[in-house]
Amino acid sequence: MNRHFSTERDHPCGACGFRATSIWWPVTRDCRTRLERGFNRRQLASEEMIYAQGAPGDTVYCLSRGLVALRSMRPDGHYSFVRLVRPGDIFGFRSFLEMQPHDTEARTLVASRVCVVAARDARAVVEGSPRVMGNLALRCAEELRRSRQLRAHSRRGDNRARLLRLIRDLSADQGPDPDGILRFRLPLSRADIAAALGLAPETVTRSLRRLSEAGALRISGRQVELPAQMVEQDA
Amino acid sequence: MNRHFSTERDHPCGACGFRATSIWWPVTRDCRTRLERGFNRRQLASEEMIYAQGAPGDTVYCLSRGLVALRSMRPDGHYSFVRLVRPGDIFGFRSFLEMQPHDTEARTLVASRVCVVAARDARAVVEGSPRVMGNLALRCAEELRRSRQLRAHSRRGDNRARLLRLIRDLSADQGPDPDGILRFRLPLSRADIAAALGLAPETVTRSLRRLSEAGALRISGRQVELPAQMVEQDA
DNA sequence: CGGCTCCTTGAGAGGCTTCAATTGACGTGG
DNA sequence: CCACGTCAATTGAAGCCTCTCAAGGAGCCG
Repeated sequence: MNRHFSTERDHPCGACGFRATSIWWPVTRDCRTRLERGFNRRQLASEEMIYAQGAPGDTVYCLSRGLVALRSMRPDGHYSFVRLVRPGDIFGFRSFLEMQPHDTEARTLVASRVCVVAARDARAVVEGSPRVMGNLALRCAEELRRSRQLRAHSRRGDNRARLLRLIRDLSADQGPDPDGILRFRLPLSRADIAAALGLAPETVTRSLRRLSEAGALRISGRQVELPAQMVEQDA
Repeated sequence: MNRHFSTERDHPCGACGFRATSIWWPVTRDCRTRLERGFNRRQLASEEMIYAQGAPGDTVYCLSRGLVALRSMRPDGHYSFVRLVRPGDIFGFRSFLEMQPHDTEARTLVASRVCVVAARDARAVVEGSPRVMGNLALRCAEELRRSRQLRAHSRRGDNRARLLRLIRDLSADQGPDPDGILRFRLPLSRADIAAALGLAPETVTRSLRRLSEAGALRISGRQVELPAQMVEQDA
């Protein structure tokens, strides 16, 4: 068994833009080989299902481009919006760590590209390269912090502010502003926004109209115009 | 360096009741020695501070008896209730993993006993015994799942039901029922309950009164009487 | 007993939800 | 080309819930 760690040049993530922050590093040469064979880059269209709720957790995913929504269905028919996955994020790992079926479903919001690692390979890599588990734990801890923050913010403070923050958040990945106004297409439906904020869709509509009347943004359908100074002020 | 793993007989957690689910296992003999030297069992009174928000994250804690509250203060003076730590749980680990100061404060709710491991020792153990990191990641993943569940439940469904569930949850550790009614002392103040549920303390009082009128429980101050059949029905 | 903290109760106001109906966009089929 | 179904988004009305502000108990300790 070759226990030498791979050098930067033969990083298992290859030319992926997020190799610098990859969790698959450093790994032994053996693991690198295994990963390169196991890696599977998939190009996905919009609204495509990556895994369903209840599906076996036999893969770890890394989003390299696009946007993915993690949603959790509930028996009463309602669903809650669990998490927005951005490029560079990994997902499906909770299920991998707990060795349980996915309790969320993952679906692309826009055309996306994901790297897929089979849990079998991931487990082998973790065995051979312990620091990978440390990376995974770190990601998990960060996600936990984020989840707690969301929970803390979910009640206090008015929903209008939270809504605006969410929209700004969604704009962060989009290109910069041409003439001082940031224009982009909202990747979430009103129902998604409502679920993410814990509101009713109608309330989202009404809140958006109030924000619009207050001059905080202009929105028509999914087309958003966000004044640039509004983006900076809350950094 | 002795790479042999310790046997069950010389478990680093000694006679602790939670050794069977300890994250410090399996470890090499060296690590075991280090842990046994590093372990520090502390007996704490009620309402005692374990660490403050902003304190350096230089320790990992394991609660072996009692109850601990993790709270997060906010600039506006309000605080939110982040998590309830039960016997067998570990805490302070997020800060350990991220190598960041604690962003919550930990305080005992009742007389408690905690095991303290210095981050320095914990890091050494993780180096020598990779599976410990796996255990830690697993705990983190479980905590993440719990946090998400709380978030999903935090809006939908009325608060009365959530309040009752919280109270039942708090009773779970207490002894069984003598005559069909479960009596115990509530470890949380109204303000804590309110923060945990994202409500105002007044609303908690009113909701409790309504629950009381509906016959779901009897409560006077912190003394609770919970009909036993109510405990079983929602399992 | 005063002072303290926690809990309770009251009243008014505002926000959110639900139900229900309407509008608009889009694709299908006559 | 237009009617139609479907789906998302919007609007309106009524009602409940919770919030805030404020004042009044209850228990505890010096």
